[in-house]
Amino acid sequence: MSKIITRFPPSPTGYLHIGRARTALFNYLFTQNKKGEMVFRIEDTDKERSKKEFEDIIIETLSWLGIHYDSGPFRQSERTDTYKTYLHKMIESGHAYISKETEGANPEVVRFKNPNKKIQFTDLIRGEIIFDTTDLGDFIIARSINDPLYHLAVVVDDFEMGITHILRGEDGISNTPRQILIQEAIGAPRPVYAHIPLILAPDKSKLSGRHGAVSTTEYRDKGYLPEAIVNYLALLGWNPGTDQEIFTMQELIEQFDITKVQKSGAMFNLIKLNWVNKEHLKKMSEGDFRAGVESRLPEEMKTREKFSEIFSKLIPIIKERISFFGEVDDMVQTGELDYYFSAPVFSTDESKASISPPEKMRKDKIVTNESTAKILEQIVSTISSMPDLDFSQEKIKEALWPFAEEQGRGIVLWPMRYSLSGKEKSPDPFTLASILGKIETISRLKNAIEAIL
RNA sequence: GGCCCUAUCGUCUAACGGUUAGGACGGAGCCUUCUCAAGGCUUAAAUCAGGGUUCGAUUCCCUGUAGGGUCACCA
Repeated sequence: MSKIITRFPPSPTGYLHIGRARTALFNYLFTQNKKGEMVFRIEDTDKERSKKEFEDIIIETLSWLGIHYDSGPFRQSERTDTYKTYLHKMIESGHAYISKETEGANPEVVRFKNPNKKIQFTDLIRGEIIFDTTDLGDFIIARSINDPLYHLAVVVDDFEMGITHILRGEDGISNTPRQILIQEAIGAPRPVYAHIPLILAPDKSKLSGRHGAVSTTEYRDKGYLPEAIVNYLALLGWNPGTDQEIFTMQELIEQFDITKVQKSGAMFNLIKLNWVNKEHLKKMSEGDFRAGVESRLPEEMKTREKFSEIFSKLIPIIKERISFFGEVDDMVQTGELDYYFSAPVFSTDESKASISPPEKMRKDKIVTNESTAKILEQIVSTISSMPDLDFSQEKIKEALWPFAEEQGRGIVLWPMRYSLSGKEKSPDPFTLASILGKIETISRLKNAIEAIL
């Protein structure tokens, strides 16, 4: 069996669309699984819309995703001589002809002499597909003898580059008969086709710009992990037939089977992507996770006193709260991290009142500012007697738990937590205290006592 | 509209022609130290419709319906 050669041929007219990223991924997985090679080709025959900067971004994005190619990039814009040769041959052999036009930009174009036959081909995913090419007419394959169009360029390149398998989006199905016709005209062997279903937007139409983030770089910028994007994209339209959902690239390569790819389109679901990303976050090394979070923090925060000490203790808390690094931005914006670095200020009556536990936690107890202050004083005295070196979440809990049980958990835990954080939602008070340290904890508790009296 | 593709829980999907139609995400409920998060347990939720073929259709065939793709001197 000869070597499998695939290709990924984007046109550099925009960022790498998430759907094209998946097509690239499927090509990569298929190729690696079969120990073949993948050709990377830039389809820039449209000089108007093609831009070098987009080419660079596409290359960079593929690399970020971990999708590697074995040869290229080849640019169609640099291969016009080759296309010209084929064009001449086709005209000589009667497979194409120069046609005078009354409409369009060019007065003379090259048209393909359509034999008007039925074309049947096998699709690895869909089975037999048959078209009557009569409907196509004598379609145009070049603007002029020097200026080839997509279909001609693709077929010539795929032939010359020895492409054996073409895996592309489902929107390429209707291009296939026309390309097969050209293949037959130039004597090229027919590659094996597999048309991958489209990625759908929530309204079930083809995913496009108006549906939000479609460029792969947007996900990178939001702090999604490339391995999670790859994992999620692979699952969109394919699965190994087992219950496994979290994969490394290597596992995907080993298990990928193009014939098990779904026939119907798959809706892009951000919620599930978030879950997949979180699963990959859990698998990250401590150091990598730390760096990922830190890159999202404002410089101002990093210059705070005892930043790295506190930040280190914050890592597990942040880890269980985010699905992707971009959510750290939200934590920063909503002030969810501020209270670790600076004490809450209880200046208004409202914030003072919030130190006392809410009604529903009081059970039958009457709670007043004075009684809450007493509770807080008791906490201060218990904590004060603890050895400095043992100020861990477990030890603090151990020391205070009997008191909390005795008084009613909410009666003790709420004011303690609120005094330390100034927030109605936060990690538990023992964790908070252990992060802040003994001195700061006592200081904040005393501050709260003062505020409510 | 022509041509082509497709059709299982809300979503992603599993099921040699024989299963109580399975899993995951999300939802709901409960539990787990006060709140939040995380975690655990439980639960609701689907074979587009109608005809065939068959002892037996999610599965095979036909029709309908619905959705999508494509119909450029774009790729």
